[in-house]
Amino acid sequence: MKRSFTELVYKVVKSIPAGKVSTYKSVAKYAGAPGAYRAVGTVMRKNPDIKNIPCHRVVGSDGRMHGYAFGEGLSTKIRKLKNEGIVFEGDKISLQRFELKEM
DNA sequence: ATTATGACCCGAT
DNA sequence: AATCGGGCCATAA
Repeated sequence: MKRSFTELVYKVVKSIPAGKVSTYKSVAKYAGAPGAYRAVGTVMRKNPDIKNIPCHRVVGSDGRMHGYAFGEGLSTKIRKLKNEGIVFEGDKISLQRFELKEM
């Protein structure tokens, strides 16, 4: 496969450990395209293998959920995150506590 | 090549 | 604090 923005994004997302999350914006930055956070969402939606790409660990910059293309959507995403130890405060989570800052 | 779309984000109201 | 509008970027058609 040809090296592409998409591949880089998947690679970054795969590196997010359980119990931690990252934002679309941050992922874009790590993928080398600081301003392509919008595209990151597009890529996530077309996630080819949910088995190896933990796309549920990617949330909005304000710690809020945006979408999830598998299972029952956001419900499934939230369930998975909680299952990994993420704590929800209402409909959002604390990026202060769970956002992955380093790779 | 052009147009439309979306799991985004930020500044202004 | 909540809502609105505009801008951004890679893909799909």
